[in-house]
Amino acid sequence: MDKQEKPRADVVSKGTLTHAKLRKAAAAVFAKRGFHATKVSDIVQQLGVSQPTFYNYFVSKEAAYEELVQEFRRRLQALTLTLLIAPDIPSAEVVDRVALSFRKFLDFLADDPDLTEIGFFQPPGCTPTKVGMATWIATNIAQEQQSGLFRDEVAAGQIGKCFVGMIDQMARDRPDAATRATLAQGCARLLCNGVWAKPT
Amino acid sequence: MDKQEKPRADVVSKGTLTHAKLRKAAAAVFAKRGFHATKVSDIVQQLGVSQPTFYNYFVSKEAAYEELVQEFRRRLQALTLTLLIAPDIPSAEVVDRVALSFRKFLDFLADDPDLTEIGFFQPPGCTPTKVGMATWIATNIAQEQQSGLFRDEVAAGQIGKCFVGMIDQMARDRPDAATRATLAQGCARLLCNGVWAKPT
Amino acid sequence: MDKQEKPRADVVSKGTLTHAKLRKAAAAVFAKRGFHATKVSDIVQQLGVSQPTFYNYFVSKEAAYEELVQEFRRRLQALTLTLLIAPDIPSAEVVDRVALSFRKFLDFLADDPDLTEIGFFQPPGCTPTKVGMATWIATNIAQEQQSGLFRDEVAAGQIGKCFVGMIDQMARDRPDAATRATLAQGCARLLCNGVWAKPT
Amino acid sequence: MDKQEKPRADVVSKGTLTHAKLRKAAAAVFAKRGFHATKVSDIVQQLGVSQPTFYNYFVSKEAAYEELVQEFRRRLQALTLTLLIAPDIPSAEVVDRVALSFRKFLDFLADDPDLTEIGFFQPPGCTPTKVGMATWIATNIAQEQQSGLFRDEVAAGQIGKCFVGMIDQMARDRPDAATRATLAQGCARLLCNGVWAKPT
DNA sequence: AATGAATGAGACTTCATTCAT
DNA sequence: CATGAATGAAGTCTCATTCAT
Repeated sequence: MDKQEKPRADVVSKGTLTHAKLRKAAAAVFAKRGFHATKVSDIVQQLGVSQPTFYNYFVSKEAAYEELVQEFRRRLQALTLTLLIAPDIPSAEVVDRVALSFRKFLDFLADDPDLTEIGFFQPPGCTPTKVGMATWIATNIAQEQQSGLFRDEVAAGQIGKCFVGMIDQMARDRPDAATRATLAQGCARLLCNGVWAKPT
Repeated sequence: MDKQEKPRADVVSKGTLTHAKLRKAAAAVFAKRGFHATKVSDIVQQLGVSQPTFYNYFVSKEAAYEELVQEFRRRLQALTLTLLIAPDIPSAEVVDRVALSFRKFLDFLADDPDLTEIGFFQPPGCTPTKVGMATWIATNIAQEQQSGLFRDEVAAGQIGKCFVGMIDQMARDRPDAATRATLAQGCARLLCNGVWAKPT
Repeated sequence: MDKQEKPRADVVSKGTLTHAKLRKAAAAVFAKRGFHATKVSDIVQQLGVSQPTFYNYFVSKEAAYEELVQEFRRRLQALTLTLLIAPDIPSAEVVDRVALSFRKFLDFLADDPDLTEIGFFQPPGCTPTKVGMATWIATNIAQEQQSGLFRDEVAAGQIGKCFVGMIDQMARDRPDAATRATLAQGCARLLCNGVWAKPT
Repeated sequence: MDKQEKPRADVVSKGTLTHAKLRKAAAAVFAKRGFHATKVSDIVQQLGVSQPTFYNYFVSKEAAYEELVQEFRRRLQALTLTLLIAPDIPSAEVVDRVALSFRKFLDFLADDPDLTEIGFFQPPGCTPTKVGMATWIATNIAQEQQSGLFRDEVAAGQIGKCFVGMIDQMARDRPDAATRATLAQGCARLLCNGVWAKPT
């Protein structure tokens, strides 16, 4: 049989594999220790490769960190863009739809905890990430205000920030899936209806 | 002879003064650079004193940082305890009263920016600070729910966290006094009434 | 079958070609940066070949350098041997003949600037090269002294060294051909007649 | 007795002493191995101090090297300026006077061999040093040509370079004092009278 | 109360070189 | 003949911390 002896195109090359593994290991250690306290030696030891190998794939420790942050932001933005609420949604479903948005964010942040830690919780990357996220959400909210779904008593920009702040606090202690659903409901109610027991 | 050989209580001794100056300098540098990126040499250079002097007043770089964090938390808790809303408040004033709470927090965070940066924004101290703050606020809210001021549809703990998250996002870009007042109003409306344009 | 399986002598094999290219590339980088500051990766990048290829042709970075130095010295010695001045030269032509020698050296050093840099200017190779060159020249001069062409007031060895020193300084800033001719004339006059305006 | 307990002004402080010792040790190792092959650890080991101590006194390895090169050049220039030949020198003494100049240079280069190695023989510092030296000497020679001491058949600049080249070659193998005197005589004769046995 | 001087420990990064293909 | 991938060994430099004065 003359089966191919050369690597096939659909098989990732060894280098690509190593790069991916290094990224994962780096994410784990960065997430656990933070950028400064992370040693390159920690990262490579997890894989059993040498330190120079790390520098074959990343130009520096900082570049590796940045690569992870960027990856996180890219994914986060992609998610946000899918969460605009259609203007013709039945009134009875609004709160649930908002809850769904909260839940999608919480699920996203729970999906890759290491990357979340690096891109969303740790400085110095976290601040720009949240600023961006607040902006993207505010864009959605502004449209939803224009479509009459939300009141415009509070500026869309501020609502976006509040949204992010709520997500931030909810996600911090890594709730499980069930808890995330509950929290999303609570946030949606708070955001939609407020908490004041207005006298009728 | 009644010569004073001991420092009198009402006269700050040279040491106490140096200690205070070092704390201030340390706060400035820690706030600007973060814990890891701050060098003890940076701190002492600001004052023109030597490095051993630093170690006369702090057992370590970490201890100095911790001292600042603790100071911040003490002040923050003291503030929170003053912000419980009386049960007999007239309904018309509730939103304003909540806005006042938000504003007090924002003003507090603006008062000593370096300490705020260290105790509220920078890891690793920021997380416990916010957990504590959320708890204290939740305690207030639980009482306010019991007094019938707020609905208990959403758990007090969660509302506390949302409150903290909102504060966090509002304070991040250091708004001036006027902006803080506006933001506080917006947050209060959002928290009390929500943003949904409910059909009547 | 008379198929050629071995490379024919009149066809440069691929390997020989690569070797030559590598030598040239190595010379360029060594000349520019010096031995220590030259990285093997720099050399191979110029050719677009891989680092192991370098080690197919040179046993080490040092060996490659040494090969170049030796090459330079071989050529230099060959030149020197051609420059003995015949004893029966007409007196009127002596200075010009000496100038010719200077010029031949300067032209030689200008011919392959990279190799010159490596073999003549850079340590550690430059010192033995010059010692050798001074010796070869001194041999010529000793004969020229014996033939009565030159006075023997100054030892041939010392004159040889002075000759080398003059060449060294003249060649250092890579004069063009015209300048080299002028410099050679000047050196010849200096060496033959001195510069002192002796009172008559 | 109340003899002083504080360091007196006329006693060099410990730091200054360490700095001086480090300079000497650095000069020794740099001279022996060259810049690139010299390890900071080699330098400090000679003194029995730690590596950080080195960095208390020099901003980098390179800065230390540069400091030594500058020191050498300063001294060399100072020497050169003293060697201009007075125009009214008796004709009989000219060659001896030129020999004296050669000898002063050779003695200078022999005085601190480590510094000489670094500033005069090793690249990359050696080239600028010699260029400077040639220029300073050429300035002297130009004046000596104007005063009629030397012919101006050969340009002062070129004579300066030849002078430097001769010195360079003479100094290279570290002649002892007696040899230096002899060599200086030889160089002076060569430079003043040339070596050609001109037919009368 | 304060400091000049020193250092232990260790981080990041580089580079010549090799192995398996 | 050529190379993608990997590494051992080392080097420069940093920084919190201490000792003796």
